[in-house]
Amino acid sequence: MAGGLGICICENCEFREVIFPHLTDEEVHELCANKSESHYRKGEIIHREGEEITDFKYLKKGLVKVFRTLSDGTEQIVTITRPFEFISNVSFFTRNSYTYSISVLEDSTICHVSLDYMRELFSGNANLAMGLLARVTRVNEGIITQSLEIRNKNLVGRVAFVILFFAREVYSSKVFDLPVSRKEIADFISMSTANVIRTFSDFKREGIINAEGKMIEVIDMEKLDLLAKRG
Amino acid sequence: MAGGLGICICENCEFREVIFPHLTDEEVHELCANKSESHYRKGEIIHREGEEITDFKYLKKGLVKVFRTLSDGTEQIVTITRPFEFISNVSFFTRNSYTYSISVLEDSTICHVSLDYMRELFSGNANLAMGLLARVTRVNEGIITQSLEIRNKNLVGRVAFVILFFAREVYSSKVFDLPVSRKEIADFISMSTANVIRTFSDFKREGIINAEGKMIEVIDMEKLDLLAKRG
DNA sequence: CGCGGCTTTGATGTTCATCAAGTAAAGTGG
DNA sequence: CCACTTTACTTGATGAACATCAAAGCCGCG
Repeated sequence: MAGGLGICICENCEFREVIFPHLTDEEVHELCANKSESHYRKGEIIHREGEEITDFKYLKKGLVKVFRTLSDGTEQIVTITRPFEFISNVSFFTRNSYTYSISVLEDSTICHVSLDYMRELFSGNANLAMGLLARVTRVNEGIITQSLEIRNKNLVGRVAFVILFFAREVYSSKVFDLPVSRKEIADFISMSTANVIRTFSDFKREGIINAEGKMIEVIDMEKLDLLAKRG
Repeated sequence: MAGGLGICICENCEFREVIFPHLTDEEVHELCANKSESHYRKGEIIHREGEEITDFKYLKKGLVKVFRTLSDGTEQIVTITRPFEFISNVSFFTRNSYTYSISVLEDSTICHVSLDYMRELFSGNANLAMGLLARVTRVNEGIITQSLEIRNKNLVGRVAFVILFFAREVYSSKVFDLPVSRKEIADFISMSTANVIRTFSDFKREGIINAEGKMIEVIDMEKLDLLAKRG
């Protein structure tokens, strides 16, 4: 990770409206003095579960995975998060240590503000707190529904779901490079790596997708949709 | 459902500290004038997914299940909620309609306050908003972790998990009456009804539990724990 | 008392994890 | 830059786990 400089350009930050819609220019200026920005590279760990929460963090650019490590050492992926979302969302304000670990899937930029300052900021601004409440709730609701969806599908449906997740929600494109390994997909949908790979091969053989290493191309979106809904 | 009278006794309500720890006596008095209390019987539906959110609701007494109905008409249980929690928690402040349905497992008392009044209350009280934020986050975090736990276990582990859930978190007793049918347990842990029943029978045969209809008695807690962790 | 829904158990086939063995790709040190 | 090591990927074969179907008993309710 490369250190943050904290240059105060938040007034013009394109994410200001998304994250802090209720702050005045003056308040944003003050916030800026207390924030810093960090860059992380693919593979780096932002924080581990159990570590003390010191900062409010949100993802400005990139892609990260939220995961937890099970007692047998394997990883379970909670969700994959795109920009504009807090990445400490699940634990924020509730605990003093993170519930889940976060690692970087694509080079990312994180903005962070000390928790103490955030608390102070919130104490004087109910609108800000309510806005955050709404956002946190929505993020959590998304994670819950995603988990229920996954639980409800069989192997084929889960793999179709993941491909559609990347094509629609992450990349908005039929062609994209997978930011995760086959094993990570398995960790995400709670299936074995071998069977995830087998299903990719099946989809390829049936002309539903094209796949060369990390490159994925969705050929038959309708079929994939059907498989995701059926399974 | 039996209608609410709204008698103003909130000042002495044993749940005041739990739900509204940051309100003064005066504020609670005003809140009271805007709240009402409803009683629901086992089997009644408090609200259905898709219905407009009009009230902030929390569970004062009883037991409810949060669920969603899938496209094929079957139910998937999101979680089972005990008193002191908001029951509209997942959707609150985010959407104008409920994401999940809620029905009553044991005769329940719900306190509800109009959403408009709640919003007003929050606008002027950042501490209240922050307190709610913390609570909502914690509830959601619990649901997420629960779902991940379930996904991670096999049939035996999931059934053991559910029995322990009721014994420890709901009833704090080794002997209790199941508030749900075998089918509902299946809907909760995403397994078939027949296999849930079969597993109950296995546990009974192995002397891990005793089960007569709805009555469940945990005999070997350690064994059950082991099965829940293994699977 | 009869109907429908819940419960139970057995039998059967499908789905899935696991093991194994081999190939490809990607990092590592000389 | 190449040899080496490790990690990711791929496919087949096998057995375990699970859903589904079917039949029968049970219970509550109109």
